[in-house]
Amino acid sequence: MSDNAEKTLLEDAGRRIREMRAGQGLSLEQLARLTGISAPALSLIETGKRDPRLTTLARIADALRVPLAVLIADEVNATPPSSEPPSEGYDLGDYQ
Amino acid sequence: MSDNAEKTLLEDAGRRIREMRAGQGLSLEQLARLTGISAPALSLIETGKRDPRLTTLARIADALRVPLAVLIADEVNATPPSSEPPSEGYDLGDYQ
DNA sequence: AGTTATTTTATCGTAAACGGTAATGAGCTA
DNA sequence: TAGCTCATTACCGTTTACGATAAAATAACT
Repeated sequence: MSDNAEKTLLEDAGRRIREMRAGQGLSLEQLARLTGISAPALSLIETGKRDPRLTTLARIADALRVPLAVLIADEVNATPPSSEPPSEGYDLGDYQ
Repeated sequence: MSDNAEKTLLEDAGRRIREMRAGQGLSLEQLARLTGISAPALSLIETGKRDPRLTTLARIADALRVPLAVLIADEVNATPPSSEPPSEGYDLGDYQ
């Protein structure tokens, strides 16, 4: 994964968060209270300047009432499966 | 978002990563070389003991050649009610 | 113009995510 | 038994996410 791909990944995720928040008429301060994430931190995430943790993204998705996958949706076919989806037929359930 | 919800979120994501990796016959060491993430770090992520950053998850998804959204467990990726066998494509529902 | 709301940026602690390495454990085969 | 592979855990250093706060910039509205 290239450095630029990671940059646009963060920028895209941030843009989606901002669109969702603005679409619901929320300010950064309001979303901060809903998520427990400070407004400055949210600003950095929305502008793609911070690499958030998974649970941080989940708290944002939760507050915005959208599925987490929506915030990180890369093109759902980023890697075109040649003939079979690579997620087919994994059944190693008890790895504990 | 409750503390336990975050715990199961990390555990579910880790379980999916492990399923994908095992389904492709990769060892932690091999995935470590593919992702640039150390094997101990991958082990912690797969066992739900570490809260990975977004770009870390993206590098794993990239190496496993699956969309990033697949690694995230929420209602969108949950098994659809019926009408279609699961694990046939990466359905994102109404959200593109 | 001015005034408020909102966002961005900066700085300072703390906590945690990383890589690297080494040690440990678990399973498996000869 | 030993030897091997893989995964887990425990350190240590570095980097970075995060909260808190303040300040600066921007936006919006009068």
